[in-house]
Amino acid sequence: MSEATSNGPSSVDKPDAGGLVGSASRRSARAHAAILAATTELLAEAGYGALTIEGVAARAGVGKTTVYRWWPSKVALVIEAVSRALPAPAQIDTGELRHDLLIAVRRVIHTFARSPVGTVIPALAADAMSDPQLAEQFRNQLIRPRRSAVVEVLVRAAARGELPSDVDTDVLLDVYAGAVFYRILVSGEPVTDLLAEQLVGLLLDGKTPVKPRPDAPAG
Amino acid sequence: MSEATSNGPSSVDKPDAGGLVGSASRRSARAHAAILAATTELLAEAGYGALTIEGVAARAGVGKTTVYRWWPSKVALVIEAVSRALPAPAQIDTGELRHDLLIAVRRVIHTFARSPVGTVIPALAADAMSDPQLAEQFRNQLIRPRRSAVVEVLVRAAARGELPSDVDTDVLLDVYAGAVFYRILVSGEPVTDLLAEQLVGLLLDGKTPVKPRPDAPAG
Amino acid sequence: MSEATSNGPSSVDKPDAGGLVGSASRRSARAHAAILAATTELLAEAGYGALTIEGVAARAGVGKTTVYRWWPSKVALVIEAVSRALPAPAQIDTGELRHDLLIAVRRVIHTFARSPVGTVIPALAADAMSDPQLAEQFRNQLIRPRRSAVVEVLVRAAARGELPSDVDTDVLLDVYAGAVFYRILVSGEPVTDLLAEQLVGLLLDGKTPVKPRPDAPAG
Amino acid sequence: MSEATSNGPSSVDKPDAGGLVGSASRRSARAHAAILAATTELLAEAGYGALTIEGVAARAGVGKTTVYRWWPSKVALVIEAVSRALPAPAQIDTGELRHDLLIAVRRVIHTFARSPVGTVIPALAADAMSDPQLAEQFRNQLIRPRRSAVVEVLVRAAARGELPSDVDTDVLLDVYAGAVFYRILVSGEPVTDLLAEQLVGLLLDGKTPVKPRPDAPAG
DNA sequence: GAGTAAACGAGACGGTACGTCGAGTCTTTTC
DNA sequence: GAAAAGACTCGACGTACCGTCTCGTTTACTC
Repeated sequence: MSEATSNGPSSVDKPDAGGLVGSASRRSARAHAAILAATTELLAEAGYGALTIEGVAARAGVGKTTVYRWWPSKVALVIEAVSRALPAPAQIDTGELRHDLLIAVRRVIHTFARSPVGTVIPALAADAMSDPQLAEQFRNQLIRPRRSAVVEVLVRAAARGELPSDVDTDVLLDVYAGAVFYRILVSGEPVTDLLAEQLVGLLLDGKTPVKPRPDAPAG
Repeated sequence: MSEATSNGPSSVDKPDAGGLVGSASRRSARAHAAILAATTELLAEAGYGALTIEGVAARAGVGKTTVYRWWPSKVALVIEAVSRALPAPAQIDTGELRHDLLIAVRRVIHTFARSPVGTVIPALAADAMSDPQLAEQFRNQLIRPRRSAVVEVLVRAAARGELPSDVDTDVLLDVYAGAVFYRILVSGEPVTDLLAEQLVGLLLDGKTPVKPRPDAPAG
Repeated sequence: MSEATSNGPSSVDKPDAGGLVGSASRRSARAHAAILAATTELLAEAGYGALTIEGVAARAGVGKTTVYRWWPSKVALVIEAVSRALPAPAQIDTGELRHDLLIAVRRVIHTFARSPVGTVIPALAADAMSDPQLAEQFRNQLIRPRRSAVVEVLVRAAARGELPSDVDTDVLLDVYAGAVFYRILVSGEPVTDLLAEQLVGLLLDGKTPVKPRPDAPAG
Repeated sequence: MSEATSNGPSSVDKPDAGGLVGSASRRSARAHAAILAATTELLAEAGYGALTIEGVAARAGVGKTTVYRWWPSKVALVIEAVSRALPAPAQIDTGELRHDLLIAVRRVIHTFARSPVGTVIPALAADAMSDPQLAEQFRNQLIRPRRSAVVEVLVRAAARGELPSDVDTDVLLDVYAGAVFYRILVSGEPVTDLLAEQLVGLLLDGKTPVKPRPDAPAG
């Protein structure tokens, strides 16, 4: 909704807020924040499946009605809570494609596999897909902002001649993010930093991924 | 088959019972089959989220108890139903790696994006992940058999020298399956045959994926 | 007096409005009237049970707070609305006890059984009884004024020697009003003019009520 | 518990019960009884208005669903609970009309004004009247059985010549029951044994009710 | 070919959470 | 600066399924 996707906390409430967001949303401030905090906590503690609106309301010290007033469903609530809990999608620009891309892959790994709140994304995604509108919201709020940062990396690299000018950025992104995602959700293989390097090697150098030497230190 | 889900008291798999349900079968055969059929139908009609044990029992003309007798949970039931409804994981061996791999990718696309029952896999996976035992069962019954067929393809290719002998088959599989999976579940980009070709090109030739020429026919 | 239910927009607020509500009345007059009107309408349309403060506020185009400012509860609001909507308790004095009493009984019948707003009284009474203060208010505002008119009838009759000087007016009133009330609320027997005559006959002449001749025209 | 109060369980189910009521109702026995007992207790403790299905279920140690399975609404539940908790409508036959009627009036007084569970009847009646089907059930289960006993008294008296043969029993009943009911619910006058005598005097002798001598002991 | 024990259909059970409604309170905005 | 608007907390509503638990009632195997 209004909220300015990214949570630049200072810039949001400071100067006016009253003018923009207006009468409608201001009243809710306390409850609103408590609900999002409770959601984030419960997601981290028990996961997406165990999250109930009732539980959120109780933890937030709020009536269920108040939750439903602002979010139409569990999915919508979680999308917003996760989006705020995740680090804002910062720009990546080391000047070197290889390095930028490695950062991007590691970020994905961290989000999906390590951050307490990002690990609910697979379940959230599966749930959101059942309703096209929620699917759209899921992508707009959680996925696109983070994708954009990497698309910029690739576009810059293409401008520098490090990638073909007609590079299909979507496929490239889907390849590394998908590989990470799929490991976590489906194949169950471990997600390590080695994987990040294998993926970058494949994407930038066309290097077929090979198994690490058995005596090598674990990733 | 493998599962031995059933607690066949003494002679579980012994004689034959037709090979399929076998064991379980004092009188269960009919109910067993009806339940799986009902599950498959309901999955195709309304999706994973809308599936309830109660609905399955009703559709199968069976008591809820009978469902619970044979499957401990919705997840377990769906794993088996999907695994039976999906085409059996056939061997792939055209003699040519490029061709074999293209078939494999197309198969994944068909399973995840086209088959009425395969489309529930993302939601099923997300649900299964909450319990390590179910996650294991999910992988054993649905994922590994299909992965094996492709692993064999890669191993044969390595033996022929078309791939490094220490190729990391898991990463290779996760890359293309993940890309497809991620498109469906997360990024929402279309999943076309072009994607299959881009992925094979990347994996075998190291070709950076590029956008199709705009006047090219749609994938 | 009561009849000003409808909010003649100009005539209501203009001249003084200071008489009744006093200081409160700056903006209150309009809202006050609108609330009572909405209550009366909704009572007539849907009955006491279906009446909600929220509904009243909505119909009156007013916030809930405004309702609560002037009436502490649904019961209090309805008492006032009904008391205004009912015809004012006019004096009865035909000079003849029998006639006066018949008028009184018919009035009760009309109020409880026929008037769109009087029919809520049973439910209102039941609700009011749970709180002694509301019970008192209910009696003071709705019952006593109407009882008084009949008590006067009886007192005059006693003065004329048509009734014992120590007649127990309360019992007499409770007998005929109770019979009507009970028919409506409990026994469900029809409430007709015949009943009025039977009751008067019993009270004034000690005539045991008898069934009407079957061929007689319906009451 | 409650059960023995009214319909001695033996006399009700005696002949077979197992055969008749059969499979359908037998399962519920324990829960059924617990629910009715809880309802009766809560009615006595807090009254009709404060009774909630949720509260009943909790007190009975039962799921809400179980309550709703057997009773469609709070009204229906209370009708049955009250009907079981009230003393069964026993025959009255002292051989003397005056005496029989006095007993009848005192019974009504006791039911409506004294018994812990009978005092909810006014509120129950008001609630039941909003639905014709429940109104009918209310009358059939609570009112008619008790009325019948008195109708018999009157019919016998008429046969003995103590009342006109075409006495309107309904009016007679409504007069005394209504007077009692109305005192409790509306006029708020005290309900004493004196009232019973005044009513019998009026109905049988046509005696206008008079106030007790002021020095007489309180009723 | 009769007896018996399992698996069966049916569905009631105690529960949890749903999403909605309305009560009555408290805060913010408006006139 | 009082009145109106409306967001709030809370509790109950009636529903859907959960997973467990009797119930009789089939079968299909054993004897």
